[in-house]
Amino acid sequence: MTGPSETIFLVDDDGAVLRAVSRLLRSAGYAVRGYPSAEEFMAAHHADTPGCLVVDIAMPGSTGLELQEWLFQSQSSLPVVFLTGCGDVPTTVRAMKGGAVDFLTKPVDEAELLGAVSAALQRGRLLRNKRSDRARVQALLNTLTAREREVFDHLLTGRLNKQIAADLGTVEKTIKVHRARVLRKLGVSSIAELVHLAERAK
Amino acid sequence: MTGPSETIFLVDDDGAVLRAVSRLLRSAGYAVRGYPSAEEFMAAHHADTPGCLVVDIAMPGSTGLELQEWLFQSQSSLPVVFLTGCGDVPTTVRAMKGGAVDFLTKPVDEAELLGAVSAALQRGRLLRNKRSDRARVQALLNTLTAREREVFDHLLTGRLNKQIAADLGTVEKTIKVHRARVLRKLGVSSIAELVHLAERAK
DNA sequence: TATCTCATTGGCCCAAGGTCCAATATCCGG
DNA sequence: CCGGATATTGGACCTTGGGCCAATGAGATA
Repeated sequence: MTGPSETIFLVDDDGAVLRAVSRLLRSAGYAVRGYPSAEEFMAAHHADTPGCLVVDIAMPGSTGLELQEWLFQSQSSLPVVFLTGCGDVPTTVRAMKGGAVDFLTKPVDEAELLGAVSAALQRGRLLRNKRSDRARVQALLNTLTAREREVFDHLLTGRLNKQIAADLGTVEKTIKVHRARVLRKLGVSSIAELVHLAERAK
Repeated sequence: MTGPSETIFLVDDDGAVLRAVSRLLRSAGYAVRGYPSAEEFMAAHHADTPGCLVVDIAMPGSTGLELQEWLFQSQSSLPVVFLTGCGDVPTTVRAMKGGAVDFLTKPVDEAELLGAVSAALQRGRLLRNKRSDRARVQALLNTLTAREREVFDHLLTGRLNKQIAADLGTVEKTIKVHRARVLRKLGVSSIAELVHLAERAK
């Protein structure tokens, strides 16, 4: 169920919490890495790392919310579970609006934490799958020349070669050639597949 | 900006709050209807009503969370803003996970409430637009006979008439006729448009 | 029973797409 | 200046799709 190198990143300024939660998650079979501050985590994090983040809200230096915002800006795909001792309603709302998977309060129920982590990992998998699929399609589209890309766009709207030729100020025969190249480069053999491919790109 | 009959539904067991918030929203130009209990609101509500719901969490009878769950079960498109005096973190998390637009605490800042209501109304508009569009497409698809629907599905995957005929155990000519009927019934003139139409249905 | 819908099939013709061939012109980097 | 990539165009040939007319058979319904 767990991916090859999924890691739970744990950020908490309280060393005792860090050790306790870390031990709990490890005993559940997860790979865990702990950080005593948001800064140290940020220095080590890369955007496409598989796993999830479990983070305290109130910390010296960057807070959990700031870390969440930083992940968003970094286009990271790492889902966030908040774990805090002193949560208030406005903070909870901000965290959840910001896309947090869950917002738990200490002392945390063991099953609750494991459930949240499991959900976060699952969400991360889906997100990474979607992203990598999209990246593959984008890479394919980037192999098209500018002209082929124009033809591609017209094909998506269902226009005939003749019409595309008129739009682009050339003749049908030329479009026919571009069309064939577009289909071959993108590895599809019908307009239906072409449209489905385009859907995956956005 | 505000739709023709958008209404803000206000549910709070405290008559004073009901009157005060109601006056505030009305003075901002909104149409408001107040209910002293979730039950009375539920009795009057229909799933496609345009507007949004502003509801207290703690009430005698059904609570705000129960009302939110009821709206979900009813497939209502009404976005929810919670407004409460005694919110705790777990409740906030449940509400936000349940799709709430916002979760505000009394005494509420006027601008905050107006902002949340505006966001909720906007979300409701998008949701209703999406739903009605989907319903239109579904209605179109329902005009297809069972056989036409089969051909439709195969067309979406980009198969040739000849191949579809083999799959369905008939000859190409028959598929050709079905294909033409499908395109005409759905009001499209190309496979690309057909695929786009199908995308809108789900 | 008569009518209607639906699925089926045929023929015919034309339009459009797919695939070979080859050729010319431009532009860009080595 | 030359080779490579790109855009362009032409021809020939075959396949596929679209429209039109006509017809049959099954099943449901009035």
